[in-house]
Amino acid sequence: MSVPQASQDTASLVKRLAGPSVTKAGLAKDQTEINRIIAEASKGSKFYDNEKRKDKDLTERIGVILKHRDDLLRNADKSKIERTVDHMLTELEARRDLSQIIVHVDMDAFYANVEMLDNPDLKGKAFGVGHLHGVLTTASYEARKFGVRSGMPGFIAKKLCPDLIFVDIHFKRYSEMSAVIMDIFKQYDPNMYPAGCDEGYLNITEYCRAHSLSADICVQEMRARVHRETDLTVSAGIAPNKMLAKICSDKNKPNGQFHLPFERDAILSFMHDLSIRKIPGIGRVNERLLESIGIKTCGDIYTYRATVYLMDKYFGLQFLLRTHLGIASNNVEPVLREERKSIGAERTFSPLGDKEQILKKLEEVAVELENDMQKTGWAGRTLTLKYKLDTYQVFTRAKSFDRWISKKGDLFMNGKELLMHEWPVKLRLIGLRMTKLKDLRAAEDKGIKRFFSAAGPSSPAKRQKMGHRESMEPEEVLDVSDEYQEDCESMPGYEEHEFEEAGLAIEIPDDPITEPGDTGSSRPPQSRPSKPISSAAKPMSKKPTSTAQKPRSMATQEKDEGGDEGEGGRSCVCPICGKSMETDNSGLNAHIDFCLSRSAILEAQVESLNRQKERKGKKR
DNA sequence: CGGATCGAC
DNA sequence: CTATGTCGATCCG
Repeated sequence: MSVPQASQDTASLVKRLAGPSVTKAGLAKDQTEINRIIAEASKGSKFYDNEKRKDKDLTERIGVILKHRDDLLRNADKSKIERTVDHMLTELEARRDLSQIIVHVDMDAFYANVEMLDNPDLKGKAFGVGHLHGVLTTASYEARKFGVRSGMPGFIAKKLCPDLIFVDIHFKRYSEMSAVIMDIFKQYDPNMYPAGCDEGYLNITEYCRAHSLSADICVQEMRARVHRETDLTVSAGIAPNKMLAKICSDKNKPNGQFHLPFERDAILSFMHDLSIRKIPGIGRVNERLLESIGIKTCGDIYTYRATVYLMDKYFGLQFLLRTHLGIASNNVEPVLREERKSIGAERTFSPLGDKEQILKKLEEVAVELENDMQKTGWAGRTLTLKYKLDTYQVFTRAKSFDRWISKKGDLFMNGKELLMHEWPVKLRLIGLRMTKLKDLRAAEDKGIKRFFSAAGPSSPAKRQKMGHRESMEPEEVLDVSDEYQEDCESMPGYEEHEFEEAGLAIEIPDDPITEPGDTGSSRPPQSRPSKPISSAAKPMSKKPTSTAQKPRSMATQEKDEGGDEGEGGRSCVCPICGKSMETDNSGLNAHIDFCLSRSAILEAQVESLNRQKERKGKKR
């Protein structure tokens, strides 16, 4: 039975309004009082209304999930399930790896402390980096005592802390500092993984061995060096995997370090009382979803293991079991340039309804994106328009091309086309993003032929990245062969050619379950909303872009179908799977829809399979 | 694939 | 008055 009391609803809303980073380190005196002030300042705004709507949707989602849970539990043999889960836990436990020393380093209030370096008058003051009318990127520790947080709008922060000082952002300065500290970290692990400009993961196993150092001394030394060379402080967590190290770096923040014993029992008791919200990947939404089935701490995962087992598709059984045991990946390596997936730009402005003005914003964004792509050497094949209504609802619309795009004109024209399908709209944000990228800088090696020439496995030069076609002269990028264009436009399964090109066999298993056992198999929970779109969505645009959803060949087919066709059943052939059937128009359409989604899913699986192969090939 | 959601910094 | 920007992952149809 759910408890949909009004008081509970507003409680979750008030918490939501407090922002996503309330869990972070900060000496909040009285969080409920802070939350009250925030809710008070928010009331009546469009932002507030939107948050209220999202909160309501989530509450409904939870209702559906709980009902599903009750149904499942009624018919389940709980003890049997628990035995099964216990067995899984034993297997996970048997593969626990405590051999690697992983460190998560995290600069303390990075932007704020850099600003303090450059303006010592700020020392001891409550200040935020950002504008009164924008959003704060960082808050000094003095400001955090008032409940001021990163990501908080300036005017709310001002309400919480009336004497708050607003300091301008100097991103270039932070980047320079970032480079300095990263260089220091790299001396302890040349293969470190920088996660943003103020933190990173290191595997110091080898360094400690080579220098006969304990992990504690090594990390102390490293932190002292950062402090000596930059005057900035850094906190660190030492643990056998990335998840634990990350949680530990928060323990003695600021300017401290925490070493979790590399022993099973110590790790289990550490996890037992740990709030589920501390787990990387679990944010506000999943915290609420898990709380609804009784899970607040990682210890609760075991208590409710039967429920978690039954609700696997909502929460991810493997992920939660591993989390309960404190098991996670200990693989530390940098993200390679060629692994980049997207590049984009977006801008917020005071709400606009005028077409000319909005198009001007779109053009600015297009210019920004062009410059960015030019500077970093990328072109892309799919353009996604993102827009946020003045109600704060966000939508995306995408369009793919048969060539690589990067020029302002292409970005703007196609962005405009996507936007005009939605007209009229009143917007507060507009953005463009390119995906399906091509790395223009990987075009070094000559002597490589065009796609369709029967090339062997492509250049072994760069560390294998087979999903992308390598090496074309930049000039060639926009001049794509005719065969290829045809393929892209008319064949639903055209991607297969890419894979053949790369020398990969296409094998889709009958039962394509993602292979467990491998250490990377688990994922944070990712539950689906029960309702895709809220009822009061957007003020009715023209069409829901019906034909644009499907490949052109499909649209054509549909048209042909609709044209001359009686209602009675007759023999027809599905254009997707080739199956023939006796059905009427709507029956065929239903089958086509099924087939389309099925082929989309298969495509996704091919891509994912492809990615797996890439990963295997990449491992040194 | 396109669209929506969630999460991290 | 006033609520970011950029990216990756995942799920669904």
